[in-house]
Amino acid sequence: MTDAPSSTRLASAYEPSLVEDRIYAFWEEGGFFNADIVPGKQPYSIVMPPPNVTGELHLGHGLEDALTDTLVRWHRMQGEATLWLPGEDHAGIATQNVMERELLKEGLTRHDLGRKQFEDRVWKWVRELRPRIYEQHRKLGASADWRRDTFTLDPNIVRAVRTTFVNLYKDGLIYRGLRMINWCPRCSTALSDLEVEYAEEEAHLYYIRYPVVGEGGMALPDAISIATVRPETMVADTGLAVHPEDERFEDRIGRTVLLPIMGRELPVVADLSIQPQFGTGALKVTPGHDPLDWEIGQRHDLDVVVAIDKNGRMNDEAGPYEGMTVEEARAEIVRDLEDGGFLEKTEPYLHNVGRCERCDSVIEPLPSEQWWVAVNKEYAPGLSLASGASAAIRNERIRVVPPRMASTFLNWTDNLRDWCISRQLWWGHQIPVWYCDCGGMTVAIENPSACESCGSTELRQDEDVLDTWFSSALAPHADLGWPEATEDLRYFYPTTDMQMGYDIMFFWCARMVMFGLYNMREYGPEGDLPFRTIVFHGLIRDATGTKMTKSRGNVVNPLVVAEQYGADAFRFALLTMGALGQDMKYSEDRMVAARNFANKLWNTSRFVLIQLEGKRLKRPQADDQEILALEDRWLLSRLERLEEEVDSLLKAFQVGEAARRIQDFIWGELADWYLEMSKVRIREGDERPLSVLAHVLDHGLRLLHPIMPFITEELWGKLQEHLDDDLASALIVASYPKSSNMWRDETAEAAMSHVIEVNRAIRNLRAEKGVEAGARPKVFLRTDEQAETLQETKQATAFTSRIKPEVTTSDTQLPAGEYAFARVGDTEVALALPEVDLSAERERLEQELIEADGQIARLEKQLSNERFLERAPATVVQEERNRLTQAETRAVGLRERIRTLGS
RNA sequence: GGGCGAUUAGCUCAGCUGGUUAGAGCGCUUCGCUUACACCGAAGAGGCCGGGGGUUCGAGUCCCUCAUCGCCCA
Repeated sequence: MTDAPSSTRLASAYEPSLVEDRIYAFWEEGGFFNADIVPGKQPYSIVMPPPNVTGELHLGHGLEDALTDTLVRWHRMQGEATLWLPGEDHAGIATQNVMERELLKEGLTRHDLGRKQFEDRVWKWVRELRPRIYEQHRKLGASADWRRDTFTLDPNIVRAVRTTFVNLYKDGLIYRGLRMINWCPRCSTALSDLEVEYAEEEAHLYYIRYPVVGEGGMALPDAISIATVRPETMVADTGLAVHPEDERFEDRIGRTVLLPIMGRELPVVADLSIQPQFGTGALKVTPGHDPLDWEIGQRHDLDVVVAIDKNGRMNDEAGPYEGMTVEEARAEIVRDLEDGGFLEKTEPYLHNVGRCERCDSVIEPLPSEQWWVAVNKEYAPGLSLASGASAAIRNERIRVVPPRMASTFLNWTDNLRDWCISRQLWWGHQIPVWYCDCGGMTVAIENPSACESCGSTELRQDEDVLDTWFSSALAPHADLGWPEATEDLRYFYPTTDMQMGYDIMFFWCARMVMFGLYNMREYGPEGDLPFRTIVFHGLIRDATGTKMTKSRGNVVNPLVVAEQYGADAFRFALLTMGALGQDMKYSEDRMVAARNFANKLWNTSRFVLIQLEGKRLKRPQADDQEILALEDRWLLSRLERLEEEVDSLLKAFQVGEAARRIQDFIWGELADWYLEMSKVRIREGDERPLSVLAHVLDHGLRLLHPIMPFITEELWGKLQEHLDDDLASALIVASYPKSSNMWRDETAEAAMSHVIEVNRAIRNLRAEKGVEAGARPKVFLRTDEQAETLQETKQATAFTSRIKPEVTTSDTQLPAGEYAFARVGDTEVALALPEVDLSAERERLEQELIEADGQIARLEKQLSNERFLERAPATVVQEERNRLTQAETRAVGLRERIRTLGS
């Protein structure tokens, strides 16, 4: 104790900006984030969902960092070899779009630059942006292993992507084929089904007559009517379909109809997919412009005519409408149909329109030659990519949190269709396929020097790139070194947890499961999983519940908030804002509350540190139980209970609930009760509470550290020197508290809860009877069962409730006088009311009356001001009127009370 | 059309496998600068836990049903 270091005094309010950068640097210099392989140690690993490298972090990333960092720090403190692997995503379409917009400012298109130069420019930009992303994570306290930061276009990822592509191709799980795709005319690329968002829009249903062709090609007087929302596509019609059992059309099947305007003859076919009750029961078949029609066309061998080009304009197949936009052609065609007498009627109609997720353009379904992943094709007996993913979830080899999300996952993987993976972009993983004039195709991991079929060196690489999610899907194993069998891969894979917003469950999670199981299958049966637990969090919406988007301008910048309230408060607020998996509305009030909690923790610690100044104490020991006071035993028992709760909550990923419990303990039990009650004892030189405070604060900081890392590390650094114990060099690597059940004490908990209730009753009486704040009235606590307890805590009660307590038996007579009574269990509380000093009381009342009269005068003056009455909102005027009424009532009451006091 | 979620205090939300008097933050009312903290302390007001039915000794919690809002899939 003699050589104990002295502590420096803390500021009276927590100032995050003076702490955070310094503490983060301290962690990094200490190498605490570095995940190293320690044989025999339990590994814990988690891969960061890579944010778009050209974007900025939003609140969702903030929540992810808070959630993941909490898990990571918790595991690290439990002594596990902990790896948080960060990264950034090249985000094909998004990045290319932003880059093209930048170029446009210079009056350039990517075609002006050419592919190579365009890519160079994006790379240059990416190199500038990556550090900004790290910086953002750092500000939030992310304890990721930055040495391993991975960009989805890094050479090792390129190799992983190509290896996956080639293997899938060789297994027949990747093929090139002409199929119906979703084409975005603005982005000029194919999109997967997931990248198209459908919404109902107001449109029209056009009823068009197609004349039936008779024998010898002569038009008969009758016709078949069809209904369509896209009349402009009629120029590409190649058939007309009805249901085979629809009696209305029985005699038309097998004949032909005449396509209005174009004059082409179309066969009438019978197809089971036609719904007789929809529209007229007959469907014009346009295989070139509708996915369902495409399928009908395939079944009946109909021609495919494509009349809309990739820029969304009518081409030469559209005859007179060539060159028009789709909208122009629609108007023109409708007019021509009307003129020709083919338009029967038009009805308003709600129609599902697909739009590009990125740019909101209307998607054009087009037949196109693209690369596909055959998700339902078996690569081992009974095993396809989709079925494998389903099975992993269904058998609970992968745990889903919250569990209900599993059914959403399964609903998707159970009904999955082939995945279109080629994109007509320049930014991304270019498809590792080379074509030769001989017609041969070379699919290879390394750039080939010659054609596999003819040996020619004149090769052209496929110009398309892969869907960004194709590479993200490899993250857990590729980031760890696959396809090499690295030490990291063997040690840290399968990764332990994975965390993401449920909105990318299909985009990312499902595909990681599919590719992980496929690529890592030789590491099976348990080593193939990308992760053992997937945690889905909810989305943060704005205060009105609307999704935050750049275009709406309601995006909240996490760094601005974290700077304003502190990173710890930011994290705490996000984690406690709602329950896991549930969407939440952002509210700044939460940030304020969390900042206040940080300050409370700061000041609680400050008090403890001041008391410990110049001291170095041992923790309470097991055999101290006998000598510890009731409050001590209570607090230690409560702490252990908390440790047990937090442990089970964190195991269940209930981080928010854990955070709330820790806050309740620190504020409600440690600060509000124990600390106040300890003051009297400390003043009298009792060292027991100091040892308890030091120990409980130490554990409290440890418990809270994963959630609020900066402030806890800072405070722990100060506390360290006062604890005579074998401590870690930093809180970040100190052991996480585990309840040993050594201090559990039901008796102490029950007794203290009685003491607290008694104190509350006393204060309640004080307030109700209007006892002056400075007064110290006598209080009799008449009890039989709780006498010992109340006697022991008498001094504390005297101090915290500002009374003179006396503990007596229940049959003790009270001295003469006025009392206010309350009952708490076995205890009767009798608070002696002070004799009212009449002249003092009258003085007080008269003072109040002066105030009331002053208020009345002021309000009357304001309410007689006509400009005020005219210009102020009606509600404000009404409020002032109400205030006046209240003040008048109060004044009347006061006069009455003064009168009854007499003079 | 199928699936999921939400509905709890004025507002924003907790409430695990059903168990005394349903909690928090903010807001509101009334006190209080009691040397850790006014980013605070004390006391208080405020809730047929969306409606109806059921299971149970006991339901905010489980089952059925209806309503409203939202999301996902087709």
